[in-house]
Amino acid sequence: MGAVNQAAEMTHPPVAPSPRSTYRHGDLHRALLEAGVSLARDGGPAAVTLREATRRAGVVPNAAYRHFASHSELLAAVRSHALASAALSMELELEALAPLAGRRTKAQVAVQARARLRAVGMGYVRFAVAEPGLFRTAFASLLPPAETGDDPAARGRSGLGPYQLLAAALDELVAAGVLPPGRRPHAEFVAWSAVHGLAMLVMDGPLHGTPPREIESLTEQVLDMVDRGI
Amino acid sequence: MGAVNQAAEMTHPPVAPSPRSTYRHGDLHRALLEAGVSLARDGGPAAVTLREATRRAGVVPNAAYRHFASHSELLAAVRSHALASAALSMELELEALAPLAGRRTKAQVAVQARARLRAVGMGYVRFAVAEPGLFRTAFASLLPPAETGDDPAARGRSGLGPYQLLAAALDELVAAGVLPPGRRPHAEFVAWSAVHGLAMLVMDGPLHGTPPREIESLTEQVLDMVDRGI
DNA sequence: TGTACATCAGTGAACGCGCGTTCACTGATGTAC
DNA sequence: TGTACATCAGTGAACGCGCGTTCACTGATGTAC
Repeated sequence: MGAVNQAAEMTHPPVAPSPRSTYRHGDLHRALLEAGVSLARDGGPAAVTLREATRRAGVVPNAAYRHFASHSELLAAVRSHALASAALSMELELEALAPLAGRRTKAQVAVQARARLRAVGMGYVRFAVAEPGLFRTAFASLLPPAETGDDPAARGRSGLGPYQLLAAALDELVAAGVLPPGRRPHAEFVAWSAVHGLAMLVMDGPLHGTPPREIESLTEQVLDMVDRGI
Repeated sequence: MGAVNQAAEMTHPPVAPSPRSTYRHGDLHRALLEAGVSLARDGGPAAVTLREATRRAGVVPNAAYRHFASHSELLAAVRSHALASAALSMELELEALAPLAGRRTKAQVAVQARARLRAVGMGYVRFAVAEPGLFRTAFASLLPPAETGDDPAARGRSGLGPYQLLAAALDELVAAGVLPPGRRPHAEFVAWSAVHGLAMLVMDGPLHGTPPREIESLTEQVLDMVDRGI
């Protein structure tokens, strides 16, 4: 969980919103993006407004137009950041997996491939729990793979976005002989459905406010279902 | 699908939005509710505004306050209707199942119970496909079971809401000896996750615009996963 | 059976809200000579 | 090395938008006598 929070932070230190001494702001583009991310974190995509972002950056509303062509361009930039955070959360779960040392048997490879799919799903749900506002911003309108792939800012450390991480895990599952190639087509949608639905139930639904331990075990239950049923 | 569209219609014929001859409207409460449902159908919950509803009812904006205490009360009424429509869609799938005639073996009962869970899931997804706006209104903020149960207008013909229909299907699965009682707790959330996630993918996600035939088969795939994995 | 009156559904006008966006401007910065 | 000047980041004021909501009103309806 700590890892997830870390994943959601900006790479750079925040620009101070305190009164400027200089006429020029210095890095308003970044300040607006960071304000936007902060707004998204607290209130989801609807909370990301140009006026509030400029307010937080200590600047007049229309100053934003020197750096973003429109409100939706700022929102898109914030969404890319949120997608990258989601990817990072998934990558952290993958990295936490004990790597296979030396030679590995076919059975070991199969176990590892299944664990990696679980890790991807776990990273997705944990991100939703830790950062519901950013999660909603990233996935409110679930982007088609192509659009996600466009923006390099929307990817994690590995250079892959959330969708690509899932697809890669499923490919590994086929390579490891766990998932029959005939069941590979559309498998990402099947797996994605399960974890996305759970995320929604936890954020907006009857599971809202459920203690972390229970959510964790419920997530395991859902991942069991995916593991057995995909 | 035709059954689903039927399920989404109002029980009563619509009140004409044409210019009134009488001073009194006649049934403004109903007219506002129907306008609200129509708005939700086209644009989801955000499109349900008091001003537009009164506009469509051919009445001045504040006239709505004779019938609804506030905007959110109208929205709640519309949401109840949307929930009832969803329940109806699920019930229609259940009714389409061939009933077991006469004596039934244990194996037959098990098959039937599994078919009923599938029907519930299928009704849920088909409703999302046929009526995305109403689906979003019903489930945008997934209501806790207690809140759903409160309002009799939020239920289907059977007197059960969507959540209760799912719970009942799972109970039958246990009674039929298919689902071990130890796995019953939280099973509704596991199953719900899968179909809700798929619905989102279809409405807002990469599956938007996918031909109905493919969505149908993808739904079967997800229901297979639930069947095998729950 | 007719008349006086209370009820209350719908009117008309106005509020303040926060939003995105446009306009003409100003003044610090950095470059060209 | 100093000066003139172009650039362009941020200012100030204003726009129209649609929203929910409040106020004092009016006039058709239905009830009490």
